[in-house]
Amino acid sequence: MAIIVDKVQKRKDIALSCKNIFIKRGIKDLTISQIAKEAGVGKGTIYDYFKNKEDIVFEIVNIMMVERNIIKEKKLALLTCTKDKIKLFFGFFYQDEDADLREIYKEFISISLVNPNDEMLDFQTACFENYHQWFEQILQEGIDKGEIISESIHFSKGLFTTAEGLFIASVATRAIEDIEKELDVYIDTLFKLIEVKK
Amino acid sequence: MAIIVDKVQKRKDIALSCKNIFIKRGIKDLTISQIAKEAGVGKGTIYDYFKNKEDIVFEIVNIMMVERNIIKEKKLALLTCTKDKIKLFFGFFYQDEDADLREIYKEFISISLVNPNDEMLDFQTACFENYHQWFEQILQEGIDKGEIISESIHFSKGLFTTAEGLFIASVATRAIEDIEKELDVYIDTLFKLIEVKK
DNA sequence: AATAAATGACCGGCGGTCAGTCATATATTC
DNA sequence: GAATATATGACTGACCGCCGGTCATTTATT
Repeated sequence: MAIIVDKVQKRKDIALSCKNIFIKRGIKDLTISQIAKEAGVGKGTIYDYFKNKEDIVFEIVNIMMVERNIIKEKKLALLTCTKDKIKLFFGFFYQDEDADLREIYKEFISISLVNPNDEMLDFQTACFENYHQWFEQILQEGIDKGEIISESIHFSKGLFTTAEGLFIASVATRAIEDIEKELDVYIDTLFKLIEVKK
Repeated sequence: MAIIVDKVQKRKDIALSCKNIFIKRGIKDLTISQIAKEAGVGKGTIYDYFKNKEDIVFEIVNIMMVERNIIKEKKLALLTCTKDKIKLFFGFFYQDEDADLREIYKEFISISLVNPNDEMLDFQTACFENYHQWFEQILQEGIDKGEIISESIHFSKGLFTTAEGLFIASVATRAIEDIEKELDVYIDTLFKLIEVKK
């Protein structure tokens, strides 16, 4: 026969080996040749594993997002306070440990807005629904514990989209200086309304 | 000595004359040559009035956004109910009359996320602050009229970013089928909390 | 020998430039 | 004030360098 490589794994390997250069320079300033050189493969090889440059970003986001979700899920299990749980998620938008992912995520959103393909849409949908369920669960637990009122459950989508919108605004405008503070204000105001008065 | 054209006006004219083709085909599928042909000018002329393709999108958004704000501000003056005022704004994200602007706005956000230049940042910042003030005013009027509680004022930024985040999600995922309904749920839930109980 | 994997020269086409052309307002001449 | 010359901004498209993507060929493995 001949050599059989693990196509899935090699795709990941190539993506990871040029992860940092993508984060540093962004998709616009990178050529396929540079990416191939960085990954230590020929230019043609890139096209054996990826549809195009955007597809590489997709793979990087995919890997990093899955990795992050595992970490966050573990951290989530340690928390009991509803507000803290939500803030753990919101940390994505300002914490240092997520800075790299944010950078790539930004590129990915940019691509998704104008060149979405089916796989990207599926992935984004899965992410969205994952976070939605996550929030729903967090809120439901808070409701069951009597921490917050039952109507709070309707905010499960809103919480996610608020944070995402704020993130977009923080990147695309100069109007958001401190996204952590803004999110805190929002969540504190909201919690004053949904917390069960004792 | 020679003909002097109104550079500002001509920039607008070129932008407007290829507005529809941008909306229909998007920035990725258009070449400068095609754009120039559509606008009825030479390729070189495009570069006398625009930095690059992205800059044309910027001009189109700029024109359409200013136009829209004037219309909406007039409509706003006719409304008295706080909720209706907010919904008027949210209409941007689902109403047919704003469909074209949404299409271009999407392209613009995509550009802003990865290739922002100073003018774009300034513009986006101005838009954001404009809408922020708008919401602040709407909420303050509601508070002054005793319709909603005074803490509501803290949602002035959150309302905008929630809608923007939902819009991004509706474009980038399959998770949002009916953005109008989602926004209604959000706003109704919120209003149940901030409305002054009678 | 057979075959999967990897390669990089090559191609078409793009964004962006710039030397040259055109059109007209102004200056000059009578 | 008509005719002519001149200066200059507006406009153009052929051209250049470079990039994304392809594919005939080479390499590696069994």
